[in-house]
Amino acid sequence: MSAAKRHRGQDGAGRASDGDGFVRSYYGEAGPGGRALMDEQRRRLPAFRHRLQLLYAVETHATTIVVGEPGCGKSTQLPQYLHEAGWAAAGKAIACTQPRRVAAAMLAQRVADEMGVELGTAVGYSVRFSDASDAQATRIKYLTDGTLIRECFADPLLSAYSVVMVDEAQDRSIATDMLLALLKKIQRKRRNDLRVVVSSATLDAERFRAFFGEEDSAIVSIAGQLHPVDTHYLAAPCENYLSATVDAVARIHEQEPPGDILAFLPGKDDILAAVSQIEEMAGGDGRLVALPMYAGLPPAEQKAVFDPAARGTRKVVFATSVAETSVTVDGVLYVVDCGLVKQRVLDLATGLDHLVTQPTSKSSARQRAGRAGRTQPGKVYRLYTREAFDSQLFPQHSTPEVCRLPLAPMVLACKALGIDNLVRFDYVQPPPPALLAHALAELAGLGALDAQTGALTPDFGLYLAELPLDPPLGACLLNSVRRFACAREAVAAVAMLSLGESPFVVPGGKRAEALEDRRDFAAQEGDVLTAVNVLVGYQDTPPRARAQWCRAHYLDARLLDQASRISRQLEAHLARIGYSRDALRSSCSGSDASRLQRCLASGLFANAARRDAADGTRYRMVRGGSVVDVHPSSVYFSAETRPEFVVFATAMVTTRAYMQGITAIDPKWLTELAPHYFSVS
DNA sequence: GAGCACTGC
Repeated sequence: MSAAKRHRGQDGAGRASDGDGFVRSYYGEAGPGGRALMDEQRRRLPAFRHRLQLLYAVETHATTIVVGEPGCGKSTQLPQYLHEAGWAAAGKAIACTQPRRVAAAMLAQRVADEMGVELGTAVGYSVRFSDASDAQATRIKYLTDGTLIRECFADPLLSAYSVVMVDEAQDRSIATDMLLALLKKIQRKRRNDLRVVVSSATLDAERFRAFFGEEDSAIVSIAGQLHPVDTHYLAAPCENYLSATVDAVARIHEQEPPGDILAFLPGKDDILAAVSQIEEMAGGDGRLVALPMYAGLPPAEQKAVFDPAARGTRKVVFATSVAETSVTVDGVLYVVDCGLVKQRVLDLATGLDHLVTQPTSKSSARQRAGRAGRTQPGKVYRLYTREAFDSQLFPQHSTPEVCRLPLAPMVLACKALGIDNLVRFDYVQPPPPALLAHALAELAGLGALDAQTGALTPDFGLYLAELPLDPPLGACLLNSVRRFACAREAVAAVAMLSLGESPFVVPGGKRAEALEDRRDFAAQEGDVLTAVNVLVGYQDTPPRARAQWCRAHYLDARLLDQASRISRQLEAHLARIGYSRDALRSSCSGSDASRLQRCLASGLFANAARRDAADGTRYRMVRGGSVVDVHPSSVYFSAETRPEFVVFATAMVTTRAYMQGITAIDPKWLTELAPHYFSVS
């Protein structure tokens, strides 16, 4: 074994930190016979037939766009072809980015197996909290696109790489789009030797080619491995997509040959309703087993969808759009697609995020249909009419994230990389100017940008860009060190808030006990101080006893472990910025909780709300006046009295505008902390 | 009075 530093932690805790355990060898310890079998399998992949064509395109063009369906082998084979052709000689490496961490780790493991090397040596990966790569030894490196953007901070020309392959570019996440734009800029400015490979689903190829320039790019299509999928439409629009979905599933079960069913629904509520309706309908004869699948489902329950159905039974999985790309259920022969998806969209008028249910794109519908043809010819039942699908009701592509989400994190990262003019930046697709303006105003309000020049403030904005946090939370953290002497609590607070979900679990049947236990942690100052109490309690418990401690207190151990890791990573960042040890140890524990509250208000002031005078339960935003309600997960939901003024971490409009991560504040602080934002009245 | 699509540094 070489001296490669395998699986080293990045969080400064001095121990291996890739405790996720999501990397497993596909082939185990392959003997010589195993290698031969693997080579044979490699040659059977559709990508192999295009090997020379791909290498020629990369040789002769700055950018190659590779189009291929899932399973064609592009993600595992192309980096190996490039490696075999010598692109990783001369000390350079080949990078392959993925939108998701698990995919990066799994692909690296698979390619390491195929090449017969140990993961973390010639083949490695690097994602948040888990770095199994070696600066000297690693020749093929899988990363998340966010990680590669971070690498640009230290190495703006990505001089460590000869080729960067951006996989799953059709994802059109902010990170993917931003990375593509950066790569083009790097190529044009200073590195005409850098090769870019963009790997995409069919329909987007021309957009990427247009972006990189017709003359400098080539498209290579890899014919797919998918089987034909027979598409059925409704003759007339359905009244109710939920009952139509359940009916379609029941009819398939009665009339069609054996084979599992995957049914797409927009959200958790629909999914749970569908599961219970099928259970009632099936009458417990066990011949049709219904399972839920959505991202928020606990991992143990998620695993159930991967178990093959027992003999003589058929499995139906009701899933959100996670099952479109992130999660693959094997053995599906029938897909039922209601044609709807939930998407987050920022409403610029109120500044609130909305979760809207809307028709899928045509690309998504095709992607969903393809899930039925992975192992043999399948069928898809679309619960809308052919005419509707052909109409503009179903857009060609989904709206990319840069056109619908808050852009402050992207703007901050661009500024840190020296891209000053975000309006004229060469985007894959330009965001609406108002969305950009909103982000610039937010960052200026936090003090990250100079309000006049728009430049990153050297002693604040630059640090904010370094932190792996949303800008308002990053601002809380920096201010805790610089102004409020409560770094310890602020680290815990922002780590818990950046989880984005409540650590409290409510087990069915023990609801009352769980809610009662929650009171032990509840702080009258609100959800964030409550979350701090929880994380401190977790960290004060010896590691060996933590699982039991979490069970006893109805807490999600996985989330708290995650928060612990985030807090260690944040401490490492703060130390690197150069804050003194004493400043990082500062605490308001036991003395003055209001320091932490003020600190939170210093980053979240734009999310200030006041209890409505007429309706004593609801709130209104201090700026703008939008009505916001206390989310049922908040400690204030069941409280007898609610504070008059609060700041919240997030608000999402679903059936109502619900705020989460609420902290009581004194209104005086708002004008003190953000005089530019609030006028005194 | 009653609930969040999906990612990532």
